[in-house]
Amino acid sequence: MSIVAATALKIEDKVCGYLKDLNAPQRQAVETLEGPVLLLAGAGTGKTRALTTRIAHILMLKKAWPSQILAVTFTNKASQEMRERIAHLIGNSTEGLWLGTFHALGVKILRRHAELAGLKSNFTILDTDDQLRLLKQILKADNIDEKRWPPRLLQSVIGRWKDRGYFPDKVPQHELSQDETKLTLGIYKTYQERLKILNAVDFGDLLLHCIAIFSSHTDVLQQYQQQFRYILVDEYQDTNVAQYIWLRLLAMGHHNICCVGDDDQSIYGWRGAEVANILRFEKDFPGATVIRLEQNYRSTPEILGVASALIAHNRDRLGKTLWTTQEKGEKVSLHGVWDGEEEARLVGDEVERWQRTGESLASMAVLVRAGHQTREFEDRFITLRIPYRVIGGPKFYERMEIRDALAYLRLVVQPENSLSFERIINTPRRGIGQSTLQTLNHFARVEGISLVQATAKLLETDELKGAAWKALRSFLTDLERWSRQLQILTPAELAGIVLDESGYTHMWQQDKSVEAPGRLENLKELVSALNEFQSLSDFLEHVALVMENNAAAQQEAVSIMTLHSAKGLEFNTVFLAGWEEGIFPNARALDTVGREALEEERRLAYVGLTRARKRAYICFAANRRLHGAWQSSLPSRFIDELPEDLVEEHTQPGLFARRFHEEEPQIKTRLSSSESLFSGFASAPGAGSGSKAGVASSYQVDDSHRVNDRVFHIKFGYGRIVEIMGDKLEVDFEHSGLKKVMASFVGKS
DNA sequence: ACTAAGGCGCTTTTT
DNA sequence: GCGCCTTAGT
Repeated sequence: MSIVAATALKIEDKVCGYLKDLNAPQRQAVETLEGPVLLLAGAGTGKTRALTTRIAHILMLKKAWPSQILAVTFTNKASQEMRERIAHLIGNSTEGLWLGTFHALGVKILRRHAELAGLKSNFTILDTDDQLRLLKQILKADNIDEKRWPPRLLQSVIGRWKDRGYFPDKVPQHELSQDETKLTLGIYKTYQERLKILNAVDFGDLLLHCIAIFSSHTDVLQQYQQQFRYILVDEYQDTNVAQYIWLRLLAMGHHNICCVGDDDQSIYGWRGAEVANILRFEKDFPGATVIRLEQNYRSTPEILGVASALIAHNRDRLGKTLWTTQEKGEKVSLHGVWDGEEEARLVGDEVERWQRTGESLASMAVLVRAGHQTREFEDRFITLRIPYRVIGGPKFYERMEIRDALAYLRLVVQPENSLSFERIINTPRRGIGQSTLQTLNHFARVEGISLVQATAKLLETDELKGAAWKALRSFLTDLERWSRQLQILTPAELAGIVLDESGYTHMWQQDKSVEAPGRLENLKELVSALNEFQSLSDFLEHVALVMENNAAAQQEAVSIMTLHSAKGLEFNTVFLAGWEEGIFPNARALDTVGREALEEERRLAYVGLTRARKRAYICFAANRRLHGAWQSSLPSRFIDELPEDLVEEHTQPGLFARRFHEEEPQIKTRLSSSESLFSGFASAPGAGSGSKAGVASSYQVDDSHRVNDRVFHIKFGYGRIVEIMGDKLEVDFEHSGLKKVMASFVGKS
């Protein structure tokens, strides 16, 4: 004991710097090294600091070697940031540390034991595009109607099964009550078989194969259990069941698992995240220490007060009370406006106003519920010449030209990669159409060989006709030549040659569209990125998992993004737009039975609010054009949940008779006297411009609707008109069934 | 095999 | 209102 204390003291001399900077619970989180720890860290309470310091502390105390620490994050960005901060803390490189995303760490383990999963260790990782192509292939081969079995739906069902840790043989009976799900399971089985043949895995497989190996080969599991003396997990509220099982298996050795999370920021339920994982932690890991980080270093008391009041409407919370020592600041600013255009105008004006007072554009952000809402703000910012950037658009590696280029390179490295072959065999056009491809596919499947092999064999027969034969032969010759150059040339050189000789670069040079120059630019960027890699396969390995977002980071620009992509970020000024029933909370969430979906929306609102350091704006509009049609909307129920004393309302008088929303029976009666809702309609600013005439006309008997028209209602979603009764409609909604609604609340689809 | 026109559907995102 | 995907026509 005394020796331990002595060592600790000695080390303390060196490290006291980083411990001194922590508050009491943070320090407890860093120093409670033995046994399970749940760190409930509210927004802006310094959880990353606690986590990184904890790792540094373990290393400084020599409790473990870097290779004995497993630290898991969700995104590459997060793991990169952690790596940098740890390196900074310990003043040393973080080499050997098992720090990465679930998937990256899964790959690392799986490559070592691939054969136990029936794979070769050079297996490829499919992206969602490849997955979809593979599923379509299976449907076609089995003659299954794509209309009845939409590939995207299958993809998501299979994905959800994988999230919960089910390989085809593990899908529980109660999930298969209907014939439909049984057929889906059949497709799932075929899909897995095809993956094995292709020596490929999808993202879900990376963990599932690990789990399967751990379960059937206890020696392998034990090896890892012994190795990882300390396990740390970031964003634990976002883990799905598969990730949870994976973690639990690994943690059973030393039980030193530290999970950091915030149940109030769980916003990924729809992609399989289980808040239950964090709610259950103490049961799963008996003897767990629960530490709460509640001191917020980010926001004003007003912002925290509003956010806390809002999230208090959720049940099933572990419960935290955020507090701050910051001085009073501005109240949250609430703006009801006429329509979406005016909302954008307001935000634009406020951005300029704050800019004049010296705020940088980069410290401001517009947060919206869904991607399409960014458009109105972009338009406005362009008009005002305010630099902006939309975060979360299509990423570098998701662009068509990059995927095509990668498919070429993959094919050079692994000629058996049939999905890549299929992707680029007719890009650029080589006269290889559906029928030729079908012949090749059929032959390959019957023979159990790859498409390249099948092509080679068929070239020796008379199966292929003139043009196709020629094109395929020349393609195979090219491919062989490129493969031979693999050893001789650098990856960048080879990539340049492949893209040129295949005619791919030429194809875009010929292309007259506006995107073409940008695409060529991207291809150049890809080739130059290759310079940093020893071999092409190294690069492909890297790119499969760590395809970083190389968005040219403009310095001075307002950010526009969805609430989801805002998680983890912070800004001085935050504009929360579109707080209307049906938009936020979303129509789909309102449609879903049970309170879970709505509570996730509310958590999203909480995430949005807590991004703000100095001030937050909340905006809502009375009218909005959605899917091309104008419709009226009601203020979000979340607005009713804001504490009045911390909010300053700037809604134009008369625009909304009052903030309200009630259940639909009341809506119906109330709206039959629609004037009361928009008493200020005639004089409302912006009403003059003719583009909004559609709203005005909807107060009269609206003859624009026809029985059987497909319509969209902001609250009930999509449906078909059954009957028209003056200014009211009876609509059969896809999810909610028959409802009587006001014509003015319905948009044509 | 390619192109042009019509239909449909439409949250959120990472790996 | 828009983009994607399927289909029909040449």
